[in-house]
Amino acid sequence: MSNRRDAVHDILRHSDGFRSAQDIYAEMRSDGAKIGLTTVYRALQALADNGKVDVLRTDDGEAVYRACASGDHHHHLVCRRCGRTVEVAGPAVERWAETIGRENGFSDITHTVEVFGTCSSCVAALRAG
Amino acid sequence: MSNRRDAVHDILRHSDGFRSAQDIYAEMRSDGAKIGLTTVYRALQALADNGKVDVLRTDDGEAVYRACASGDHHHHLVCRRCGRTVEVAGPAVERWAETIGRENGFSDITHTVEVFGTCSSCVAALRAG
DNA sequence: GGACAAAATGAAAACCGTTGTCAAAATCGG
DNA sequence: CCGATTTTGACAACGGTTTTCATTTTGTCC
Repeated sequence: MSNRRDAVHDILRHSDGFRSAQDIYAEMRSDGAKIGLTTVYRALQALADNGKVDVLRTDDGEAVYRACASGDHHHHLVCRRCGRTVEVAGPAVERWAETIGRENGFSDITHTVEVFGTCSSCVAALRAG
Repeated sequence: MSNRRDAVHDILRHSDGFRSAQDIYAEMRSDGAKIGLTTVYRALQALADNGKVDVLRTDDGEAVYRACASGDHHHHLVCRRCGRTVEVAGPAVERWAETIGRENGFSDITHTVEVFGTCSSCVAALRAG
């Protein structure tokens, strides 16, 4: 229904890693799009609610978004330098979380797992740099 | 050296789960302590820098702190209702993260893992309603 | 003790990402 | 077309955190 929402979604689909709302807004504006920051936030919220994009928080509390290929439960391997992100599955981790929870008498167990590293191109760039 | 820093550290050591800066500040004030919010923030920052407390971000971006028993690398099983937290080790997860990273050509691998659930007392409380 | 330098403190302002407000504009239904 | 509903976006408000800066406390050397 919403043209703007799709535009925001498009930006994310063409992006490799996680992007912030302000970041997306800046790109759209510099591309000549007429959109307000509020609308970007609303679009991202809606997309996140519908499970169309994944959200996570950076260390400094900023929310960042990514359109993930898989709708299923998965985790991320994120390059801490360029932001490039790979979706990874971890059945072993899922089981581990479940077990740890039960062993301690917890129910309704969920978990967050993110892996960070420096990707090979960034290692090369750093070596050259 | 700093009396205030120790006071903040004490609050955390007597707390079960993760606490926010404002939360700690409120408790100290209601206990009659003469301390400013700024100082609480500075104390927490210093404690985090020295590895005396663990920090993580809530879903809404607030920073929360906890004085952990173990200085070694560990993760947390947190009750999403009462905040009670258990420190858990996960050698399998450490290895998994490392492997996933290497397989994708990433180096310098780190990770964040948190497990959430509802603890047994909270399940009981909810049942009693 | 006293004096001076360095560090710690806290009230208030600044910051920054995010959310709410509300009137104007676009879209929908009939 | 016309009124009703939804979407939009400029702007203000919000809340957690950080900075500023003047004051107080602490440490040190005599």
